Amino acid sequence: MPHGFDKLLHHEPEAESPPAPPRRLSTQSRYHLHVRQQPIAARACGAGDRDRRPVDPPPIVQILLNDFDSNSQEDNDILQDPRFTVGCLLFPVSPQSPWSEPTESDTGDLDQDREKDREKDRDTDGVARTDDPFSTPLLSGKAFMSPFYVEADPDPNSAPPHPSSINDPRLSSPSNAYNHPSARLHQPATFFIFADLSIRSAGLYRLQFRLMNWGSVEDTGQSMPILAEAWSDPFRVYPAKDFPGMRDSSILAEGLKELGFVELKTRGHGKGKGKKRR
DNA sequence: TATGCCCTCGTGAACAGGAG
DNA sequence: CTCCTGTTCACGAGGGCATA
Repeated sequence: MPHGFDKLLHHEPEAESPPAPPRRLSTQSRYHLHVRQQPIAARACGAGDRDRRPVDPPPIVQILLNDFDSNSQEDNDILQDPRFTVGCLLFPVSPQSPWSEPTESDTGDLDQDREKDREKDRDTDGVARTDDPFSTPLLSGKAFMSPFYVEADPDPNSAPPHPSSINDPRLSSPSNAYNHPSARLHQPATFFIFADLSIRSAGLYRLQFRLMNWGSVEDTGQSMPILAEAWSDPFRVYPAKDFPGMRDSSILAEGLKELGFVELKTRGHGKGKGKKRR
């Protein structure tokens, strides 16, 4: 396991340890994470490994680059870098907490002061932490995913534009030609698809995604820096009886499966597996 | 009440048989 | 021989029940 992963998997509460490099978000990073497909619901799967109930729909995270230039070989190489990894952490949300409000999940830009307040809240709100080393982890399945690169976004209508460092509102306006879906039709994209995430207990949760590159560890021998972070919207995990059922797959999920991400299970539109017959 | 297990549904894959 | 169509099998997914 690369240096730094162990801290991410078993990291301690902030209050008990000084900020370690793996928890520091690089402020000069060009990288952004965008939660392309938000988790909406899940069925609690219990403590065992036999009963796996994946989060529905599977969260899909996309890398965005500041001032991305599709004509730049360097930028394209970055998107195709196989050493990127996105780790996923699960945090319970208390219904009374303002923390449950959806905030920066679309931008991935975290206000550090507010984040510190949240960390404090999480340590004092009495809600079980998924990263508590003395409790059973709530999240099971593949919490770390490798990148899945596609040369053309399978769902350009929902594709976010890459952020621009130029603060010209015209550039970010929907009428701008660059931001038009047709302009993003053949734009490459790198996704991290969490198709095998399941949660053991019912409740309200959010997922935190952290972008890392273990290539930087090989080069420096230091702990792994976090290049970007993003939060999912709050979603509910239902007890077996109350689970409303799986939703049909999105256009994006269908497209990614067709492009070769076979681990992604799709449902609806005449696809999906069924059951044994008598 | 939570959780593990069982049953059923529905589809894809594999295969066989017939038509051209 | 190839292609098309129908049938059968295997399996993952989802719902619901039994039990601790």
